[in-house]
Amino acid sequence: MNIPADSAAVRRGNLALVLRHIADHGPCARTEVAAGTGLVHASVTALVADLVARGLVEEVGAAVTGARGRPRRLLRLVPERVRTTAVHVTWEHITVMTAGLAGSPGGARQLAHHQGPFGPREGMADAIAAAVTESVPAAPGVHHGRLVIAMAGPVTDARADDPGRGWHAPELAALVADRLSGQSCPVDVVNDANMAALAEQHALAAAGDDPGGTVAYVKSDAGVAGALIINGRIHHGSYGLAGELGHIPVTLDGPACRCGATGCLTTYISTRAVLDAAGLGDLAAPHDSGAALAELGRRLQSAEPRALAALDRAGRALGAAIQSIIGMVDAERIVLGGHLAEWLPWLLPGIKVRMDPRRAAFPTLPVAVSPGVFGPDAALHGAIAAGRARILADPTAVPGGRGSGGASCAGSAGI
Amino acid sequence: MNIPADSAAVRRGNLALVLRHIADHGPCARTEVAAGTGLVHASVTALVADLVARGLVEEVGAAVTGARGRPRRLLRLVPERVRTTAVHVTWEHITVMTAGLAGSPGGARQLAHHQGPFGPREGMADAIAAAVTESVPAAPGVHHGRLVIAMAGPVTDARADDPGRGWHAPELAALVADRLSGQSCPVDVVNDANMAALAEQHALAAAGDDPGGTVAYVKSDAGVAGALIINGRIHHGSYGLAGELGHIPVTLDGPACRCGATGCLTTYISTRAVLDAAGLGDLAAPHDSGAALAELGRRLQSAEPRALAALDRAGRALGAAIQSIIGMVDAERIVLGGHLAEWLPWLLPGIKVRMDPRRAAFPTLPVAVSPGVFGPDAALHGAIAAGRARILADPTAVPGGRGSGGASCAGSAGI
DNA sequence: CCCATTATTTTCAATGGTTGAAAAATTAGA
DNA sequence: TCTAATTTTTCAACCATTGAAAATAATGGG
Repeated sequence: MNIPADSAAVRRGNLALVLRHIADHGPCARTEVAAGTGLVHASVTALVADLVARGLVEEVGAAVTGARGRPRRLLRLVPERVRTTAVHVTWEHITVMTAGLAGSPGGARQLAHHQGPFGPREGMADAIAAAVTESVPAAPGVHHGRLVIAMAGPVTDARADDPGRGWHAPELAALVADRLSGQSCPVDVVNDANMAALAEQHALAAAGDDPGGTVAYVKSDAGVAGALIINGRIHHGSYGLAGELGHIPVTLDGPACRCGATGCLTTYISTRAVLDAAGLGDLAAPHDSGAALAELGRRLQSAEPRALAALDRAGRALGAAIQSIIGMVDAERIVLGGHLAEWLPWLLPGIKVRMDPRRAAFPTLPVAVSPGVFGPDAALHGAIAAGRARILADPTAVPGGRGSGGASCAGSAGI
Repeated sequence: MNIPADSAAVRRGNLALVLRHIADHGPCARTEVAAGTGLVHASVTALVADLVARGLVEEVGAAVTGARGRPRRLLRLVPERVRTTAVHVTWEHITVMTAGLAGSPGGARQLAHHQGPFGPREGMADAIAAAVTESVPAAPGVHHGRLVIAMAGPVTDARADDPGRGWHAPELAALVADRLSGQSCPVDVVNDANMAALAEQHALAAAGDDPGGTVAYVKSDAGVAGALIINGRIHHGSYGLAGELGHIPVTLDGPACRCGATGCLTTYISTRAVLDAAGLGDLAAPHDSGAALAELGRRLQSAEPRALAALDRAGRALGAAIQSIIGMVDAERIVLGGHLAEWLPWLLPGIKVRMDPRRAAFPTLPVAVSPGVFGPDAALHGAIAAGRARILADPTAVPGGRGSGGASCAGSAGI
């Protein structure tokens, strides 16, 4: 910590502690909150009163236990008090999704945009703001928690020496925030693969399948990307480029990559590389490989040798990359997204070629490779989860209690 | 955070804030501490009084500024109040080093031990405790801050399902703590490569060369190992094996490794692999390759082709590994330790073969590869730094103030 | 030599937070 | 109706930071 702590910080932390307990453990009484958090009954009373004043928590009625004593009054999260808006910007579409704090987002609205993949910042900000204002109506009593914008492509952080590639998060966030005059709220600009990884990690945790402290995510659809989650938080790296493992080398003398190097992972597991290896490169149009992918799926089902060989080749490269991930960051769970999730049955033999020898050396290390459960909407779900986590981590951002009432509306970038 | 915050936590955090400022910015007055930390003058007065009561800070006299006004009374860290002891356990030796808080450790005392590399825990604990009690005399008024034991080999954390390999940190820490009856203090058991990385990162920061948030360390001497430092802290991974990158694959079809896989980094950059490739494998005795290494150094100086080729081969593999590190965790600084530091001039061409194409794609990313400044004592210096950081992060562990006075003496493992 | 000025440090009441014990509330069972 | 049991609230106490005022200790000028 670099800033001094005071009683307000204590209050903030304990409010978050109580709110998270209520969110995680369903409707529960104050006593259970006290037992679960380590706080004393008196403190829980005061903290819950604060959360109720902010509209984040409400009493749902008395529990009918049949036991003696004063009945416990159950507390519940008010899901619709705070609304998180997620935006996914791909090369061709802007998709908007909103959700309350309940964790079950509604449907997504998709709009076409005509900005280039790295087009002018102002044009992109216009398009995003228009999509948001169109899709998210203002409602009374609803606090707009956060607008999380997931970009397909590198997102760099607040550095003076911009690498020139990718989106400058603070800049784009500020541009969009300016254009949301009516419903101003904090704006985050993040990478979509990071958000997809977050979604998958939350899904694993929600399913009771503890993903552990370090989770790696690899996906291949429009491009190859990945993300690293360490202790439940995304690892950004020095330039916000962590997890961009499309161009990690998996062999010393491999095919030439468009990036100039050789043997990049992209040259093995990208959609184009797999289609080419399967002899289906001709079927894929520049921006629509749907037909070719469908044909690949059919040939895999019918065990066509060339299709199988293409996925074996990809699997071996992916296995090497996974082995690097495990050795480097000691992840105990690798989640595959995009087409890799669909292809997993055919990739696994190739992956095992790499992983089994290591497993023989460290027999009891339970590293699991699993397919992601989300489809193309993974990034949206992850962005919703990120916004929700922000509110749960600092309830004082919602007005109504004694503390500060949601003032900061500037764009920020750190999730 | 999972435990509630109270006024004691506020006090702890602000004490650490003040102490760190005094430690980092040399002798300075209370006003400067207030300006640097964001605390108010009144708070600084109270906090400094607490630190003085604990013996961690003292007034060094008035500053002779010649300016008008009440003269500032300079505060200084008391270096000898807290003593950190570091132990490095290699396959053959136990080395002990102690240091105060000043940052300039004294000489190291080395003892031979006759435990196997993964010998019985009790025997190793006996040897370590004996070395410590022999090397570190008790002194009045000196608080033993922490005993940090850096083990050459994998160190696993508190998990029920022990992988069987490596040292179980809590167990060994408890065993050693039990044997230090006279001078009980908290014991940490950590991996030596992690500590070496920490030492190098501290050295870079101390030299004014900001290493950034993510630093990777790779070394090769008795074995190939590495470490990852994220935001100044060691990344352990799910099983405490992060950074063990001796067995990450750098190519799809490489030489067979003793671990059972093929193409591991070890098969390219280990001391034995380099000596073999240079045609010097016969000179190396099983446990002493000193003569062979000296001969390799001579041949490199005289540009003997086979020696140069061996290091080019190693450099290319190392470049691929570095490229993987950069792509995966986005480190902006790679530090090479062990023999790699000595060999760097001859490794660099091979490394550049891998890194330059990527640099062409991301021209302004300033990723630096640099040799470590520490020799074999790197782990000891890092362990000292880790112990020092612990005290600076929680001064209430030192008795004397109002808060708790250094009670917990059990073994722990998390650095 | 004395006094105004200036800058640092300390003191002190006020505020806000958690805590522990006691009191109040509310129901089941005798 | 009364007692026991359990949850919730109230209240005095304590501790930490804060802001303003007071104390401290030098310099520079008359």
